Amino acid sequence: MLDINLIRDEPDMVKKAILDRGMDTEVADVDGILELDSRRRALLVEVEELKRQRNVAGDEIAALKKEGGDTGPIVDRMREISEHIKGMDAEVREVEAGREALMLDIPNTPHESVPVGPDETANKEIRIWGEPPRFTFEPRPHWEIGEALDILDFKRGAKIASTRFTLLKGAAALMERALINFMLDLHTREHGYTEVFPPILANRKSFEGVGQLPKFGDDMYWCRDDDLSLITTAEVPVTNIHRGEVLREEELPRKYVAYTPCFRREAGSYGKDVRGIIRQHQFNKVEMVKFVHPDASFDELESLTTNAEEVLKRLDIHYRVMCLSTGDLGFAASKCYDLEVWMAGTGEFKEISSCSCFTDFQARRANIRFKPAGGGKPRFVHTLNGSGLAIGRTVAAIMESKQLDDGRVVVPPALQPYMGGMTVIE
RNA sequence: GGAGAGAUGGCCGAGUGGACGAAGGCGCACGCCUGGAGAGCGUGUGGGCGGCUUAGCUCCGUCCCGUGGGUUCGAAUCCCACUCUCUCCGCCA
Repeated sequence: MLDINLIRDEPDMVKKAILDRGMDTEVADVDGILELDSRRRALLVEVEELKRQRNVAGDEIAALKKEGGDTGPIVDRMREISEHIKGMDAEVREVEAGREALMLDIPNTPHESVPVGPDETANKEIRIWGEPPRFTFEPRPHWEIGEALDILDFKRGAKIASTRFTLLKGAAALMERALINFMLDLHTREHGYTEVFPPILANRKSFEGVGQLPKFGDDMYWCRDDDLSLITTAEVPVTNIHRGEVLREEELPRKYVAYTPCFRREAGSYGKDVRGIIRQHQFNKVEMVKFVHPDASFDELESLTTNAEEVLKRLDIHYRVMCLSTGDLGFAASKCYDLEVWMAGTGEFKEISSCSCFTDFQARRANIRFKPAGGGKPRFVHTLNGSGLAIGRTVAAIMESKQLDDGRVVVPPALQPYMGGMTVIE
């Protein structure tokens, strides 16, 4: 959620940000907000004056009673005023709710360094690392390799659950587990993150806090009886660790890393990535989340991205870093880098990590603040998160990049200690 | 799942429907005292919204005692619902 003061003071800037994102200002209704906002303030002035009168009268009544005076007339008058207040309070609530509802549709404003463009075609390549592996044979996609090695079982995954669920067997299951441990170790031991293992179900407030609700409700698996949903990403529970809290400035930045399974209905992506393990309803992910000082947030985005990249470097997999354009940027993000990994089997780059800076957009919604060390009012922290990395896609990338002509797959050296010394999957 | 107890400021803890943003204590900050520290004394010590003014964060108003409703001229206090915590019983990896 944006700061209402920003919308009041610089409505044109906010509107431009909406248009740059390719959104409609009918949907993101800045003028509507301004109108409701000024109505709200006018009502407040009026009703607060009435409340003041009520408070004064309260004292008078108390004093009169003590002296045994007649409170009848003043009580009658206040009865009327109280009725009036009740009505106006309801009106204020209504106007306020309307304003809030509209404000939830206003996206974050992109950082000035974000390329302006309509969609992903305007994304800008920031850097590229390594080179695509060269093969003396026609490289195969991971689903063919995995089925041939009998380590990816799509049929049985579908039998147990449904399509987009895969049964991992043997070396694939082991590699999945190894990657989780490898990434957690890297980020905790070398990058200074604190490991957490959060609840995998979260409540409505937690989803609202990070901006997943109301927008992405269709993509979530709800447990209706309990009003809980399976998490779509660890961002949800981890960012909400500090919901409603006031941190001390000295505690910033706070850096967490979590492994969790993630669950997405993938509504509306029928026909996309139907083969393989790229797009699953259930997948594993190691996620980094930071709570930082507002002055540091964009530097923190750079280091967060670097932390995610380090995983791919150590696995020796070719990738590039893209800065998302305004048209491709997530609703709550001010700036976002995607790490795209080279899928040797299909010859394309595939998103494997998304590192975003949300400025105070999430913190305002989730009410996460810090107390300035020098005193003064609490301020909103800035939040960031990034995958470090998506596990299943990493498995797929390794299988495709490290495949041999005989169908075997070489285990990257960094991963071998985590796989009991296994060097080749065969 | 059953029975009970509870939720008040950074923490502990009091609070007969009008004196309560809230006693008292602890903590913290500043000042006095001290060679220095401690003790002692004094002062201060939450947040949201709005207004004024315009940038002073001083002033004024309003709201906040788990959350949301209700009763009342007036609610921390009475009523209802919900959430959470604790204890006991049952079940369970």
